[in-house]
Amino acid sequence: MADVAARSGVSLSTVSRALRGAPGVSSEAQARVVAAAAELAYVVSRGASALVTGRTGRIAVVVPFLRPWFFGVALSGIHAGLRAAGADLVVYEAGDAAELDRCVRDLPLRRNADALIAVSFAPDAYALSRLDGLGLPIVFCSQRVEGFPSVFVDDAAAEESATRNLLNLGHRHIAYVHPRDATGFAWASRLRLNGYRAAMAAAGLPERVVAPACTGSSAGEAAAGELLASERMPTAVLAESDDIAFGVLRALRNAGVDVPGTVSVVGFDDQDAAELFDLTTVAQPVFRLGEAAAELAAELAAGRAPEQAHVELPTRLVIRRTAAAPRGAARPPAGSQAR
Amino acid sequence: MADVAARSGVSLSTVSRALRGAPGVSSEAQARVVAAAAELAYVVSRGASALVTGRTGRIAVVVPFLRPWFFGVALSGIHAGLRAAGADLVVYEAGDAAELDRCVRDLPLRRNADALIAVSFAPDAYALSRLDGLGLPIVFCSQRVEGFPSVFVDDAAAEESATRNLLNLGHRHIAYVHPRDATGFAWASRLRLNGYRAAMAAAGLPERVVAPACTGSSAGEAAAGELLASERMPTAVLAESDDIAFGVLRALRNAGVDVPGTVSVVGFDDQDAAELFDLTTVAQPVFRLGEAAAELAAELAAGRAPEQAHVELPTRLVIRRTAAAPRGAARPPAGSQAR
DNA sequence: CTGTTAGCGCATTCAG
DNA sequence: CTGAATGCGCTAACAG
Repeated sequence: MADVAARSGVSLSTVSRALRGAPGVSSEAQARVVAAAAELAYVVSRGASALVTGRTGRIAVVVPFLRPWFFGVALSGIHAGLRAAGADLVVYEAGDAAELDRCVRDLPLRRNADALIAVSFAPDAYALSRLDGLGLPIVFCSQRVEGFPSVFVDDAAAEESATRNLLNLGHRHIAYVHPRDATGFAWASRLRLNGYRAAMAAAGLPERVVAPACTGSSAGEAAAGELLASERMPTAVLAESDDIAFGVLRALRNAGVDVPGTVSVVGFDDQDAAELFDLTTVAQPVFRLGEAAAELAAELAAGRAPEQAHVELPTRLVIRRTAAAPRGAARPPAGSQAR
Repeated sequence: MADVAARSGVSLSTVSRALRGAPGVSSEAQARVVAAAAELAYVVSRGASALVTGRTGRIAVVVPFLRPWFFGVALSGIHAGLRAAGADLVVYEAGDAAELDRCVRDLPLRRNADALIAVSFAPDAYALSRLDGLGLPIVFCSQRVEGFPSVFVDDAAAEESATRNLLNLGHRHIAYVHPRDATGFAWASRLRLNGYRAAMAAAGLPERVVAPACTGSSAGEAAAGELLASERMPTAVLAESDDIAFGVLRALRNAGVDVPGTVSVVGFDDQDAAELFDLTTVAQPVFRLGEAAAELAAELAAGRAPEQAHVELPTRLVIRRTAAAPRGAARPPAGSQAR
C-alpha cells in the first residue's frame, strides 16, 4: 500500500479511502490511486483490514454434501448473491453431526467469517445453541428454523399438494418413499412426509411409507423392489426426491412395469435430469434459495437488520409424463386440480 | 488470546506456540492452554496470523460452473484433500473468460489465498501470464498445462480407446458429438475429439462430428435429431460427456430407435446417473482428481516442492448396456478388446 | 479534502 | 522451556 501511495503521490490513508470508495477523497486523487493500484497489481489484504474493521469479507457456507445436484445449484445461487455484496465464499462440507460439530468447534469460523449459511441442516437444540454461541449471524438455507433467519419452501404444503394431485387423478393407493436418514440430520424430508400424511388422512385413506436404509437412487430401487414384492402394488409412488424417483423408475422399468399406465411416479426437486426422465415432480427454486440466503447473510454481516428474516419461496408442481390417472379410474371431478 | 493466556497462567507467546503445536512447550503447559482455549471457545484469527506468517490458510478454487455433477464431485475431492492440510476452501465461479479475468484482477487472490486451483480451465497464453503474475502457486485440475502443476486424465487416449472398443465391436460408422463451446474455454473436449479422430483415422474410416450449438443434454438431443434427419444414421454415437449422452438416449428413445440394437451410445465421465441409464461410458476419477490437486496445492502453499507436479490418473471404460455389436456384425476378432 | 498516529491479534525474534 | 518486545498491513480517529 505504501508503494501505491508513493506512486500516486498521496498518503496511506488516502489510498485506503480511495480503494474502499470511502468519502472524503477528491475524484482526481481517487483516480490516481486506482490507476496506481492497477499498475502495481495491488489488492488490499483482507486479513489486515479484517484485523481492524472486524469484518472479514467472507461468508462461510456449510453443506452436508457437495456432490448432489441440489448443493451445486444452491452454492451457485449463494455465490451469485454474495458477489453483489463483494464477499467471498468459503465452503465446508460436513456430512454428519460429528463433522458439523468439528466445524463449529475447531474451524476458524469465529472471527474468520462474517456470517454462516447452513444449507439443509435441521439442527437439534444442542447444535443450535452451539451455533448460536458462535457469535456470528447464521442463516438457514432450505430449512426453516424458528428464531433464525432462514430461506425455505413449504415442503409440507408442496408434498401435500402433490399428493392431492394424485388423489384427484383417482389414485387411492399411494405409497411414499422416505429413506431412513443415517446422517443424524432430520432434513426437510420429515416435513414432506407430513404433507403426504396430511393429504392421505384428509382423504380418509391409509398411508403406506416405504423406508429403505440407503439414499439416492438406490433407495428408490430398494423401495420399488419392496413394493413389487409385496401383496399389493400401489398405483402411485411419491418419492421424497427426484434422485429417489429415478431409482424407482429404473426398478419399475426393469421389472417391466408400465409407467404411468400401471404405476405413477412423482418426485421432488425438478433437477435437470427430471426432464430427461419425463418425471412429474415438485419444483423448488434452489438457485433462488441460495441467492436469497446469501443476500440475507450479507445484510446481517454488514450489521444491518434485514427487513425479512424469514423468506418463503414458492414451489410448483411440474406435470410431465410419469403420472397419470390410474387405469380404469373414473374421470376426476372437475375443478379439483391441486393448487 | 490474552484471555487464554491469563486463564492458563502463561504468556501470550506460550499460548501461540501451544496452539500451533510449535516446539518448545512443556506438554503440561500445552495441555493447560488447549483446555483453556476450549473452555473459552477460542480460535486463532487466521487473518492476524496471516499478517505475520504470510500464509492465509486458505486455498482458492476457480470453477467455470458450480451446477454440473463434475464440479460438485471435484469440489468434494478438493475439500477432502485440503482438510488434511487444515486449509480452508474458498470458491469462485467464473463462467467465462471475462469473469475469470475479473477474478484474477479484482478478487482478493493475491495475498488472500496461498494457492489457486483452477478446475477445467484451459487458459490461453494471455490468461496464463496473468495467472502466473499473480504471485501464488497455481494447480490445474482436470487439465494438463505444461509448465504448471496439474492433475489430469489422458482424455485423448481414453476417447481413442472407447472408439477402438466400438470399432472392435464391428462398428464402422461412428459419429462424435462435440458441442461448440460458447464460453471461450477450450476444455478437455478437444483432446477427446482428437482421440476419436485418431482411432477413426487408424482404422481408415471417415469421421463424422456433430457440433450442436448448445451444451449438456440439450446438445445430445440436438445432435441426435440432426443424425436422425440425415441420410444415413451411424450405428454408434460417442458423446463427449454423459450429459450429452443422456440427451442422445432420450432423443433416440423418443424416436423409437432401439439402443443398442440399432444405435450404440457411449458417454464420458461415469457420473452417478450413468448407471441409471445403463450407459456405457468412460469413467474418470473425478474425486481423486480434486483430492490430488488439493494435495499438490497444499504442498505448494507450504512452500514445499511436491515430488510429482504432473499427476496423471487412469480412466476406465465401463461397459453397460447402451453399446453392443451392430446388428449383423461379424464377431470381432479375438484379443482385440481396447485397453 | 488530506496526512499523522495508534492499535487490531498474532508469530517471531531475542533474553532469560 | 518460557516471557517481553517488535512489526506484519491496514483502518479509524484525530489533527491540519
